[in-house]
Parts: sequence; structure tokens; C-alpha cells
Amino acid sequence: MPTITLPDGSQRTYDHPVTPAEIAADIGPGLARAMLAGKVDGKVVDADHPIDHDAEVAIVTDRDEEALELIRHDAAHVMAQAVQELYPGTQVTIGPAIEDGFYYDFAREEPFTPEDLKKIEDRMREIVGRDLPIRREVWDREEAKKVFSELGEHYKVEIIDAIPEDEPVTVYRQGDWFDVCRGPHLPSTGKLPKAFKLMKLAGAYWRGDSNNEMLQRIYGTAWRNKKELKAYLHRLEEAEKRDHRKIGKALDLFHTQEEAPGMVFWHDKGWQIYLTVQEYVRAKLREHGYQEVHTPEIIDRSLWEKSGHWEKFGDMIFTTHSEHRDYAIKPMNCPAHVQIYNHGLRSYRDLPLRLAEFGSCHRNEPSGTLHGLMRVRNFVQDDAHIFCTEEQILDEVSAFIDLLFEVYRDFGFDEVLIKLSTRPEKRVGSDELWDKAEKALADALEHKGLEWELQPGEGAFYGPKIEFSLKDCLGRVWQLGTIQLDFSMPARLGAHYIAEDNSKQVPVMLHRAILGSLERFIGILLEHYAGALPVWLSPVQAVVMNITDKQAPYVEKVAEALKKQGFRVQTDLRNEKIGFKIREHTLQRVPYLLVTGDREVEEGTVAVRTRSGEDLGAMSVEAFIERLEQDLAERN
RNA sequence: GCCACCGUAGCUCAGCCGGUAGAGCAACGCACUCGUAAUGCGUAGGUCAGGAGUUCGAUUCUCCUCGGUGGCUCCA
Repeated sequence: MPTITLPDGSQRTYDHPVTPAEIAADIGPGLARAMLAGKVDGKVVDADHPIDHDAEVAIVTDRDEEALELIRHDAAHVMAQAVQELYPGTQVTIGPAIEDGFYYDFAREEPFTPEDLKKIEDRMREIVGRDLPIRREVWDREEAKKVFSELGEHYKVEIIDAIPEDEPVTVYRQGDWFDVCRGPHLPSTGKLPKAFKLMKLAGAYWRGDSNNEMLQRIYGTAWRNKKELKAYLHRLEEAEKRDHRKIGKALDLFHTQEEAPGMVFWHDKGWQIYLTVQEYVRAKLREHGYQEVHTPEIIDRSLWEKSGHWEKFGDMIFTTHSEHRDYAIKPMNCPAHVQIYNHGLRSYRDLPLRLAEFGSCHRNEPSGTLHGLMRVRNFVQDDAHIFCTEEQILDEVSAFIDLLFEVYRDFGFDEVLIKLSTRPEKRVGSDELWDKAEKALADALEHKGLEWELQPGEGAFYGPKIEFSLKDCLGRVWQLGTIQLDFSMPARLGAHYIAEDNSKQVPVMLHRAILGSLERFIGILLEHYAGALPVWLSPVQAVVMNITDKQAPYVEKVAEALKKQGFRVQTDLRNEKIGFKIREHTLQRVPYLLVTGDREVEEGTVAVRTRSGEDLGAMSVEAFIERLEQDLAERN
């Protein structure tokens, strides 16, 4: 005799097991019609899910956030049905709801084409129109395997095998079509809002393993109504405008070309940003007790063999040779920093020793992974290695985390994703060491009261790491900062120090980077600000322009005065209308546009306009300098 | 690396079924000296990514290579 408590607190008692659908019908026919699913004690369930105990029940309609996941999951099923109707012989595999949409992986000899997407989408609408009831069935495991096996659905058989023994094998049926699925689902295909769109085709390995065959993945997006869909598509369009590759071209910051895939040709303005970022970090490192060093980019392969990198990453290391010797183009800086550490006998009094380098690294990244500035083959890390004792780890990691957040804040980032990655299968060092290392990092995070996600098995081969990531304009996550504990490499490369008790000890090594790579960081920066960088980072901070040739000498004088103060200023004396010049420099995202006509010359002022179109009026050059200085002081 | 798609002037793009290419912006020239997001007129500009093949003829069809895009895998 279940007593049902509704969200408004009211209660209903039934003398039989009841379903959310019945409850909705009791409340009113409108709600029953609008119902997409039920929610029992906080868990979304099918509309016809029997409730035999006292429970809190809510009716999920398209007004609820929960509806999105249902809709997306159903859209995946409807898509799979459409695909199998249109392309018999295609095997289905998995099709989950994801952020903003869904996908389904299919196994089919022939590739899908963009035209196919249109057809599939049309068929999906038709299936929605059919309003097929969706029913949940519990099947016998062996029977299910037999049925899917006879249908030629070998992937489904594997999926059934992967369902834990104590879980029932459930099948959802819509019309003639059915799929193994945990659910829940909508009551019928007609409940799926026609606010979906198939977005793109992609390859994906079966079970995410590159040793397996590749399946064809179709991505789609699905929403509660057309308005939401339209808003989403608009959001995507806007995001694409922020793409750092577009901005880089439009603002003439950098380019890449065929002859140097994955490597960047920095142009004047892009390099100015680069240098500003680098100088900023350099100053921070000095402030925080780091020594800056610089090491060779080409080093004999024997060092990389000793460090273990040759074995693990041999195929990704660029090499060169000369006089019968093999060299590696440095793929990372750590072994080189150990060489500096090793130069001379170290005392415990030297620790912690923090060696920093803007280290240029080359890695032969697989061609398919390159992406603008985000993933390149030549990049510069704001790398540093801290050599310390085990007792110093917690303090050093904590200090680093503080420094990292200080830097991110200065650049205007406050949404940082933090992940702790622990021991991978392929690794060096004893389990005991790993236990200690992982605990040290977790302790430091706990100590700071930060929220973080655990990534088991994702650590580096020499130690666990904390990763700090930011999102790009399309929400893709990129790792920037990191701190990695390493109990292995110092020993491998013979690093020691003499401890207080005169014994010879191996130091702990912390690998750490704040920005990660300057290339990637600048990519993220450009997307974050859509190219309109804060004044302190802007390659050109102000452009002084004249209205007619008459004011040219005055413009030069003003520009000189600003340059003398260290500002990055350009003049625009072209014989163009002022509106044209303003348009151009606004599009170039120059923070301040200084207009000088006869009036300004006479009064000894400049008329200041911002790139956002704000008119700050006329002011003296001194007043403008003050404003710039204030911008620089505030950074953001 | 794997799957799919793409590669036409400096940039953004058009070019149906094979008959050696066009627009806008930019560049250059001339006129205009102008007050807050595009002055007008004119000129010039391309081995259609590269290579091979089919064909009387290939930017267009086929294959290969290179590069890019979106995913997947990887990422010291």
C-alpha cells in the first residue's frame, strides 16, 4: 500500500503498486499528456515503472532539467532505429547521452556520408511521427545473446556479456526495433521533441581501444524545444568566432604552413603577446625563489636512454646525428635540469633547489592530434624542476598551487579543472613509492580545500601528477598546468645530496609548469578574450590617428610621448576617413583609439575611444597615461 | 596513427553534368583632406595543394602523397 509524496508535499495512498503514469493521470490529464518520465526518490524512471513502497514521486515533463538526458538518450535510440531501417546490416553498439546531445556508434562496412545524415534525420522525424510506444522488457541473458547473435549483432552480444551477473538484461522495444539498454526512456517515440539535429560524423574505436576496429560515430544534439535548439546552434556559431586560429589570422599574430607541420611562425604582434606572457612568468618565478637556466636542445641519445624516455617515447622523439653519434632533439627538459643539479656535490642546505627554464621542446606528435596552437610539435614549456627532500614535498606542492592560482587569476581565469592522476600500468618505481607519492599530492590538494577529480591510471610513468585544465571556446578541455612527483628519475640519473647526518641521499624531483606550453596558453587566452586581450597583454595598446594631414606632427609627438613611457603604441597617418581607421583598429581589438583633429591639437589633448565603442572624451596625454597605468596595475 | 570530410587570388568564398577560372575585401594607382565601425574610380593578381592515371581535353573523374578540419586513440 504505497503512500506517494508529491513535490508540493501532498500525499496519495494507493492500495496497489502504482506507476508514475497513473499518478500523473490522477493529478490531471494535462500532466499525463506532458509526462516524459517519473522520478522516484530522486531517480528518473520509466513512466510505467511500478512503485510498491512509500516514495517521493515527481512527474518529469519537458520543463525539467532531467528531461534533457532522457530526450538525448531517446534521440540516440531513434537514430539507431532510423539507421537500421535505412541501412540494413548495420550493427548497433552503444549510444549514450552526452553534454548537449548524444551519439551512437555503428559498425558498417560502407562509410556514412554527410548526405546520409540528412536522410537519417528525416527518418528520425518520421519515427517520432509514428509515436511508437517504448516498452521495457527483462530478458533471459542466454536468450538475449541468442537473439542478438542471430541478428548478426555481435557487439550487442559483447555488451550483454559485460552486464554484471546480478543485473537484469533489459531491452527497450519501440515498434519492431529493440535495443539492450538500462533505460529509462520516454513513454513513446512521439514524446521526443523534434528539436534535434545530427551534427557530425566521426570515427571511434570499439570500447575506446585503438587495438579494436573503428566504428562510425554519428553525433547529434537534442533539446526540449526548437527554441533551445536554435539557441544552442547560435551559441556554437558564436563560439566558433572565438577560435584562436581564426583570431590568429585576423589579428596577424601567427601562422603555420605545410613545411613545418605543428610548428608556429610567430608574427610581430603574436610574438609581442608571447614575450609579455613570458616576461610576466619570469618575474613571478624570480619572486618565488626559482633560478632560471637554459639547456641544449640537442642532446646525445644516451641521456634519454638513461632517463627512460627513449624506451617509452622513442617513436615520438625527433632525432639527428653527426659524426656517428645519435642525438635527440630535446622532447622535455627534466634530464637536462638534472645535469645542472648534478654539477657539483649538493648539500641538504641547497634544497629545495628550483630550476626553471622556458624550454623549447620538440615532440613528433601523431599527425591526427595536431590542433592550432593547442597541440603542436614544437612548444615552449614554462618548465621547472624542484629538487627537495621528502619532508619538503607538501610545502613545495602547496606553494606551487598558490603560485599557479595567482598567475591564473592575473590572466583572468578562475574556472580551473583539477585532476589527480595516479599510477599507470606502465611505470617505473615500487608500489611503496607510488603510495607515498600519490598520498603527498592528494594531501596537498586537501590541504588547500580544492575540489578535484581522480583519474586512476593516468599518471606519468615516473610518478603521479596533478593537472590543471581550462576549456576552449567549444568547451574542449586542455591541460595547462601540472605538478608531477618523481621518485624515480633522480636516482636513474644519479642525483644525490649530502644529508645532515652526512649520508648520501637521493632528492625528490617535482616537475611543474603553470602555463604548460606558451603556445597552448596563448591559444586559450585568445579564445577566452575573443582576441580582445587586456591592455597589459595587448600587442598594440593604443593607436594614435589623425583626421587630416595637418595633425600628423602632433600625432607623432603624442605617440613618442607614450612610447617613452613604455607603452606599445602605433600611429595611423594614412589618408583615410577617421571612421575607416576606427573600424579597422576596432576589428584589430586595439584597446584605445586616440583621435586627434584640429581641436585636440589646439587644446593639447587626445580624444579617446575604446575598442568597445565607448567615447571617453578628450583628455590630456598625461591623463591618458594615467589611465593606461591603472589598466596595467589592475591587469584585468 | 585510425575514420570521415576539406585544400580555388593575401583573406572570405562561388564555379551544375569534364571544354585551362570569377566575386567581395585586401594590395597598387589616381582623385578626395574628411570628426568616431567601410569615400569614389581604375589597375593588377591564380601551375585551382603536389604527383600520377583515365580522356581529344582534368580545377572538375580515379589513385597516391602532403597539409588542414571534426572525432577516436595518444600526450613524458
